[in-house]
Amino acid sequence: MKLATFNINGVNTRLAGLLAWLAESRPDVVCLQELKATDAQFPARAVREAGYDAVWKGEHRWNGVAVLSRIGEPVVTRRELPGDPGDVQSRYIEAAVGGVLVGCLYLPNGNPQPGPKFDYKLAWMERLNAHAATLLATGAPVVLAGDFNVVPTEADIYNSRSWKKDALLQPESRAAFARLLEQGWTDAIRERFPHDPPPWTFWQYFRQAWERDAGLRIDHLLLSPAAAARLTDAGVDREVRGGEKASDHAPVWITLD
DNA sequence: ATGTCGAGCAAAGCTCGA
Repeated sequence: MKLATFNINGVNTRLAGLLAWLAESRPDVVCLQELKATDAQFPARAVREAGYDAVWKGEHRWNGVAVLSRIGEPVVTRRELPGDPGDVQSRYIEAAVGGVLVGCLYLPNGNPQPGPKFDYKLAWMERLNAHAATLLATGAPVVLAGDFNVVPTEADIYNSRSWKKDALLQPESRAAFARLLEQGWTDAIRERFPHDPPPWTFWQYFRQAWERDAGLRIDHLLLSPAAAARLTDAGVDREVRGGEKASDHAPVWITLD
């Protein structure tokens, strides 16, 4: 099974690129983030014509997540992260597909920092960690995939100098992500690429970041032990970032035996 | 401090979020 995560940054704006990548890469399961579309605006027909069933949770203008599958309909198990009934942002959807439980997440960016957006990010991470622990406890093969908006270590960015105050690099963000990994999750890209630098997954639009290969690693696939035992490969489809009207993220994928 | 991108609102350029 090939499972990918891709922050598409506007599913309708980037639909042509998404369809081209699906045809080229042929992932079995895809987690999308930043749909920037309401439920009604999700391009269900185009996705279906590309051979994929889909479940999604949209939102007006911002956020939005989806799980696509060409190996059978995803069976939704959750449409929100537990722990805050007042949280109306569409950042989490979870579905069972192909014998794997897939949590598709778009973790809050948290900028500017400090401030309420950063507080929301840290609170969201606490909720994620609490829910992740319950998923691990099932013993099932689970994949948490998405845009975590966390640069886990200094090795996961081209140069942190101009990013020191960014929410993606703060000690609190990194500590929360480290605590998640310590539960027993395997960072698939790090497992496959143990030497520095790892492949980047995001290049901001500013200051010719792509042309300079000034990238960050913030899109992650975390595997429960039962899933990690089946990991055979992982990679980043970085050429997608160089396409026309590209998202600022590239797709990241794993294959499971 | 700055930079880029795209959508919404509403009729052009500002605002927001990233």
